[in-house]
Amino acid sequence: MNKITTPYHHGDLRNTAIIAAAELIDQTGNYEISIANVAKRAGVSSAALYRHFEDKEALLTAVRELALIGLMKRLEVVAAQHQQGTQLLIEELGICYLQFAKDKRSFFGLLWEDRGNMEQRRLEAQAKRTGFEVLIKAAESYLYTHKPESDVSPVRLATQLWSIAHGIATLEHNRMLDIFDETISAEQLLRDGTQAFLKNTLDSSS
Amino acid sequence: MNKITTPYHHGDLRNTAIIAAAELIDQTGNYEISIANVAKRAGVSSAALYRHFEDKEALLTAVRELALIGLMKRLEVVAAQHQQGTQLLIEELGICYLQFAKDKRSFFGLLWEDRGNMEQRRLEAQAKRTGFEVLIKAAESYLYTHKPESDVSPVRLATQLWSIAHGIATLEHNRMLDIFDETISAEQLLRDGTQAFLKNTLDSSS
DNA sequence: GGACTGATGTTATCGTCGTTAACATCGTAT
DNA sequence: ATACGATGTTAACGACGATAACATCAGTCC
Repeated sequence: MNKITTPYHHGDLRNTAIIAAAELIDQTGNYEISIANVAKRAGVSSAALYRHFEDKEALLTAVRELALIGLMKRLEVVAAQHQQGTQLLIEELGICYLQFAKDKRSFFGLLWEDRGNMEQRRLEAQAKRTGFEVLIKAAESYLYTHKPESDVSPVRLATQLWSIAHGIATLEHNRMLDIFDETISAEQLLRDGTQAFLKNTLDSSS
Repeated sequence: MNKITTPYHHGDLRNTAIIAAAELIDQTGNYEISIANVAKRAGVSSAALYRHFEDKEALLTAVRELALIGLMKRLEVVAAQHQQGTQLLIEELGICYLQFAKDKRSFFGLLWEDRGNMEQRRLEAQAKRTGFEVLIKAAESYLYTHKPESDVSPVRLATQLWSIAHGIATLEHNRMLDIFDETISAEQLLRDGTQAFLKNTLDSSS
C-alpha cells in the first residue's frame, strides 16, 4: 500500500508559515495579510498557527525579522564589494537602502510599523540595531580616514546619515517625493544630501 | 408638550463623524479606529455613516485632511511670527514638524499612510502639495537672500529639507532614533542637518 | 393640502477576521 | 503498553466593514 497521505502533523509549520506569509505579502504587495490566508497557503487550519505564534503580530514580527535580514544582507554585500573610498561606500549604502525600499516595497513598509507588545518590539529593536551596524562601521571608517582628530561620534554621524536615507526612502515609499517636481531623482537627492552633510558636519564640532 | 426627542435626522452628520473620528484617534492614540466606534460616539448607527462616506477609507481621508490643516496652521504661524533670517526660519519649520510628529503622534502616523482608491489619494496629494508650499516659499526666500545668482531650484531645495525633517520625524515616530545612543536629540540632529545641508548645497551646482 | 420624491436615518444580515475552547492524532519516554 | 505532551482539527465567539430593505422626514408639485 503506497497510498500517500498528508501527515496529521506538519513537521516544520513555524518556518513554513513565516515563508507563506512573506510570499503572500510579496505577491499581493500588501503587508495586511490574514491568518486565514497564511494558513491556507501553508495547507493547514488557522488555529494551527496559534501553536507556533502567540498572535498575528508575533507572526508578522518573524516576517519583519526575515525582511530585515534581507536588507542587511544587501547592505553587507555592498560593503564587502566596495573598494573606492568610504564616502562613496556611504553613498552606496544609502542607494542600496533606497533600492530595497523600492523593489521590496511592501517589506519596507512592514519593517517600520511599530505594533505588537513590548517583548516583540524589544526583539525588533535589537535586530535593527544589529543591521544598523554596517553603517556605523562605515561612519567610523570615514571619520578615521578623513578626520582622525575629530570628536564627532560615529553613532551620531551614522544616525544623521540614516535619517537622510530614511527620509527620502519614506517619502518615495508614500509617493510624496514627486508631488511638485516629478523629475526629481531619489538617488541624486540622496547623493547630494549625503555629500553636503559629510562635508559640513565635520567642520563644525557640535 | 415640550418633550425633547432626538430628531430622526442628524443634520450635520458628516462633520460630526469626522470630528468624532479625530477625537477617537486622539484619545486612543491609535488611528486604527472602527466605524462602529465612530458611529457610537456620533450617536448614530454604523450604517448611517455610509450615507456620507463611500467607505471607511473615505472617512479617514477626511480626518487626514483635518490633520494636515492642523499641521499647516502650525507651520504658517511659525512663518508669520518669524523675524530673524530665513535660515533660522527653515530650522524652525523643521522643529515645528518634529513637534507635531511628537505631540500629535497618531495623526502624524495617519498622515503618511497611503491607502484608499486613486481618487482619495489624488485629493490627499493635492492637499499635501498646498501644505508643502510654506517650505517652498522659505526656500525661495533663502535662495534669493543668500544666493541670488544660484540656479538651484527652490522646489528641489525644499524637497531636500523636507526629506531631512521627515526622516528624523519618522525615525523618532517609530522609536528608532535612540536605539544606539539615547542621548541624541531629534531637534539638534535636525538643526545640524539643516545647517550642513544649506551651507553646502549652494556651493555645488548639481 | 396631500401625494411624490430624495436625502438620510434604522435594523438585520453577510462574509471576513483574530482568537479560543474542546477534541484528535501521533511521537516518545517510562 | 501506556501515558503524556506537542501539534494538529473543527466549531464557535465577538468585532469588524459593508450592504440590503425598510423608516422618517423635508421639500416640491399638482
